[in-house]
Amino acid sequence: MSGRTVTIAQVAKHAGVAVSTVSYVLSGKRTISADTRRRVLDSISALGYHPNAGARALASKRSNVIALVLPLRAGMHVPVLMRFASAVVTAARRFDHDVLLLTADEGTEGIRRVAASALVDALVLMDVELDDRRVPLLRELAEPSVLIGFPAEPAGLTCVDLDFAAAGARCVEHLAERGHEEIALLGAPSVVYDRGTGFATRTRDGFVEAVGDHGLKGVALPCEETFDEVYETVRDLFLDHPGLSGLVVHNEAAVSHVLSALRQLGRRVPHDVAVVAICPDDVAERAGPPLTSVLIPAEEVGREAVRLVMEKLEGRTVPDSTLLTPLLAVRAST
Amino acid sequence: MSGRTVTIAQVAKHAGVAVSTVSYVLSGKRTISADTRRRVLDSISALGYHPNAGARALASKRSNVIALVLPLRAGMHVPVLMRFASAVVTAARRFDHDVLLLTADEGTEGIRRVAASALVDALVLMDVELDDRRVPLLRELAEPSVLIGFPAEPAGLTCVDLDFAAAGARCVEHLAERGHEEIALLGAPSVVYDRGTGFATRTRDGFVEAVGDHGLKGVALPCEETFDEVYETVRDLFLDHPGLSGLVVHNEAAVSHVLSALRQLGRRVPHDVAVVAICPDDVAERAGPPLTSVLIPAEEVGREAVRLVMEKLEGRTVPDSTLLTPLLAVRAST
DNA sequence: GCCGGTCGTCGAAGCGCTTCGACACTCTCA
DNA sequence: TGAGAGTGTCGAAGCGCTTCGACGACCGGC
Repeated sequence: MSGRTVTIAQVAKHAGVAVSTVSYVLSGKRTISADTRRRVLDSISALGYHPNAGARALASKRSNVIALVLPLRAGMHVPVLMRFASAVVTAARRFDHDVLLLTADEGTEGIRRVAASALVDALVLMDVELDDRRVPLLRELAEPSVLIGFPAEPAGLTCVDLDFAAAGARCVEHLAERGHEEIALLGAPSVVYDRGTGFATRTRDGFVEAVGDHGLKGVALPCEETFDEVYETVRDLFLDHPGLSGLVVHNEAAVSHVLSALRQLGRRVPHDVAVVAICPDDVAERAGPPLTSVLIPAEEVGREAVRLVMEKLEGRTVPDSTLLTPLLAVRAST
Repeated sequence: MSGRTVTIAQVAKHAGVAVSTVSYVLSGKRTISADTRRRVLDSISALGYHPNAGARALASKRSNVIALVLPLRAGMHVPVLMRFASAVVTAARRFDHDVLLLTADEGTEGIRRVAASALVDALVLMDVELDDRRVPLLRELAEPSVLIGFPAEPAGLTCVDLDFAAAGARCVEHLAERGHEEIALLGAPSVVYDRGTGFATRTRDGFVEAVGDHGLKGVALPCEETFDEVYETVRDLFLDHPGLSGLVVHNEAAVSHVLSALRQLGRRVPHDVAVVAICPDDVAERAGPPLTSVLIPAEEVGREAVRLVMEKLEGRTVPDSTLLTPLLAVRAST
């Protein structure tokens, strides 16, 4: 089709118009007659023209690329991350943007680099910690950014996340409706709480508050991720709380271990103990038995983050904080 | 530090040299006196200069970005993917390149777009299928590419992967050494075999051949990923093969279900049945009991893919096929 | 003391695109 | 009928960088 890289000049020549006319056809920034437009578009597809990204970025000061900063760190819910990433890429494409992948271990320097070099127009950061080194940098950057998750001091930033407090509360509410009076939350590994990652803490707080509101007895524990540790945690839990009949699990890696442990301890789900998970749908569905769960709406969060960052790129103001309402899907475990 | 975007001209002025001199200091393509170099570098850091990526790409015809094409499709081993992605990003940075993330569901059009627009210099594709639509496109592209995985017809392409046939064989060998005479392979869900994904098939072939070589009895089955299906598969397996004492599991999502099923069937690991997994280390370590496993060397594969693609960018020729030797780590399950 | 050969630096010509101002038309309405 | 207001298109000026050819300055060898 092409003899190595077609330029806008060749398109213009082929269509018998000026270079600028082709550019305006593509951008729609000036009115072009229907006839001219058609000729130009025909030439574009006849020649197989694709605008050179570098030239476009240089002239327009827009690269049409956004950065996605992922944690890729121990203790993370990796499959969830992947879904976020996927959602962000898909959503970005709808706004005609591509996604540059940065790992957090490049640290703030990577962010500064891609921003200062105009490689990206905007940033989306995932797995933000309560006290995140990247946050001060974002404030001083000219490029708009959106965080997935909440730092301790979110003023002046744009943050999106599942409303984890509501998710914790929703699980409690569900168990209360089912008549359970003594329940427990098995959460993230303790290192995640120590690091001050928001979502774990917020789920716990929501859980604890809802337990009070419903007049239940409840306990919240961190939960490691090896089978043996999970087994011990679950065993001890029932030793300490013999009346326990409901369990909320907010730890994707531990979910199947918890179920195995219950089986081994001779506690049937849902007959002896009801289990609600906060995890991606596919994990809940694959479990035995399939789990009632609050799904983590990765796609929705990713899409929303991109929408917000695009709004900001357009210069519009957006809400500082967007919390997505948790949805509970009832399955065989409660 | 800066009053909005520093250009090379400002650096040149600050250092009292020509623009081209600054460029040569940065690229090292011409000799520069130590003294001049120092002054230029000082000015660069004093002004906080970062070269504009678009301008650089336009002038040099190199964007210093490589595309990473991920599957993000049902039935994939997502955490493994993430490690590949992470490894690719880290390795690319060492070559001073960034990584643009493409999802396979954009299809060939996305690949064509980023290549034709010179957004990327090269491509790394993951999870290549035996009959992959993207492969013909890669052959006609001017940009170099490397595949992680093997298509049916790899001639003229550069492919990297774990040697899954050897991995399957290695597991058999290990079980044979331990004195097991009748063993089974639980593999990927049948949809993965149907799709013709190479790694599943190659593991199975390696397994089957090694079973013959060692004079064992062996059977290879696909394995779905819900607990109930896994349970049935495992139960029926032992009904059909009462003498079975060794199991190879090549399905990350099913690993913990298999162990639960064995527990429920009253078969102790490793006493009654030995289990070897082909999966990432952390999954094997977290299982109960920790599993002897052939690890999937995601980091190494990713690093190697990047190294190869950089070699090709430099115009050097590289081997068509790179197979990484599997390593078996013995843990408590055999 | 002159010639050829580095060495270190400079100026200028692009790279392919967007965008601004200009200009030739065609309408509209006083 | 002519001023004013659009329309549709063009040419040219950059955007910030790399790279090519040129050119002094300095070197050693004869």
